[in-house]
Amino acid sequence: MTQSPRTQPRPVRKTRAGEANESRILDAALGAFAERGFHGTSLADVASAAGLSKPNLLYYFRSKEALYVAVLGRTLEAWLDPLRALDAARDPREALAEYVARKLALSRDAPLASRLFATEILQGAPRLMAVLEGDLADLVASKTAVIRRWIADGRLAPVDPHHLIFAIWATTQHYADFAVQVRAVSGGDLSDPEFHAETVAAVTRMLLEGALPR
Amino acid sequence: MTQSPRTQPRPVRKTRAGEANESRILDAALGAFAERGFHGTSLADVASAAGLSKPNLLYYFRSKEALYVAVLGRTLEAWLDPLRALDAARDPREALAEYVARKLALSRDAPLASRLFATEILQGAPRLMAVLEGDLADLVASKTAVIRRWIADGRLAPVDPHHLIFAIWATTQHYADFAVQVRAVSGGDLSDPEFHAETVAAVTRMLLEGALPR
DNA sequence: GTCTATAAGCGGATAGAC
DNA sequence: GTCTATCCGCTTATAGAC
Repeated sequence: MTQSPRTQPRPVRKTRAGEANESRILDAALGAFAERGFHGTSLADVASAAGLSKPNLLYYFRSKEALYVAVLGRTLEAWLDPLRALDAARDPREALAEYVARKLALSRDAPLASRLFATEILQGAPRLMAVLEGDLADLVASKTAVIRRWIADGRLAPVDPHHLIFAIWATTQHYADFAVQVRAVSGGDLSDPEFHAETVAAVTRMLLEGALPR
Repeated sequence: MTQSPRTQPRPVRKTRAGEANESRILDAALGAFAERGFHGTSLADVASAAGLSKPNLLYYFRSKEALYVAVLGRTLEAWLDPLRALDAARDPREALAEYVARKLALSRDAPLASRLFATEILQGAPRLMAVLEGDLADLVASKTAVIRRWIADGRLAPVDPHHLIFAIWATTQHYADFAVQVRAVSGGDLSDPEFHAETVAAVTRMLLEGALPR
């Protein structure tokens, strides 16, 4: 499932130029929607950022809503990917550390996607509810089983699996979603390699070892 | 500083009825802005939710922007409060546990305020930047000193103070800001006392003790 | 203080030429 | 496929009576 369902048909792209346009539109739309939200973004913004006219944009996507859904759909897979990779067969310390590292890499490399999803979920996820209750819930259910197994084997402390996953999501996405606050308060930014490395180390350490002395 | 600066003067409230109206408007506006964002909210929405006409609303607040800033200002203190209460004199385990508990209580009792700030910061904090770089940065600086002292005394593991604070903010606010996702994935909601208690215990445990067996 | 009426402008979407 | 011109509804804000 690489595309979200579309309510209305839309021209199938045939030419190289058409595909390139569609891609440029989606990039421009991601930036606009992530920074100003659905209602704060006008089609004129997106069209000019993508370098074409408003009616031409609407030739590629039949409505603002359809464009928004397409942007969400395109970024969805990258969003779900790191959790899919959480590997039951590995040592929990390594597997969880790698999950944190992948999520933080995503916060650094795709902060706009993170903010887009954050905004959507903050507002009640009207267009993502089906995914949250479907694919995401299923995926999380399978991963909580992995965590429970680790706990049963004594390789992980008896932490609630759901809350562990929430804690990883929250701490890692924080650096993308609240980047301006992080910067205002600490001066750091994930785009700075040094700060990124410190963040990976600090977040991994806190989640795995905790803040109290051992 | 209980009010944010206002660019334009506005009628000073004199009567009981006037104050009550102003308060009802701010409540209605908080709900609307938190759920649909600044641009997704119309003054007609707010006016009808507050039980008065649109022009009458604009008698109390001279513009939509002024209303939005007033809502932000009114909720700001409650937002900063728990961190102010983080007490250097106490045992770090107890002080941090209480901070987590207070933040989670706020996520349960004032989720709309949490979502309002989250949306604002996500979009670059255009109207809060001064606070983030001023009061908040100062407050955080004083609290990182507390944490550093605890570490120097060997009462806390050598975690980076900024990242510890970010981790607490992220994990606690997650349950308000991403409540629909939490519910979709785990079925829980902070308004359920049992889930709230579990959450306090799980988050505190993870941050203090970590996920690995001790 | 509160209302009805209305001005003024923006933004999504379409018509239709090229 | 791409554009110019345009329609039309919605929204902020004001005028002015009560």
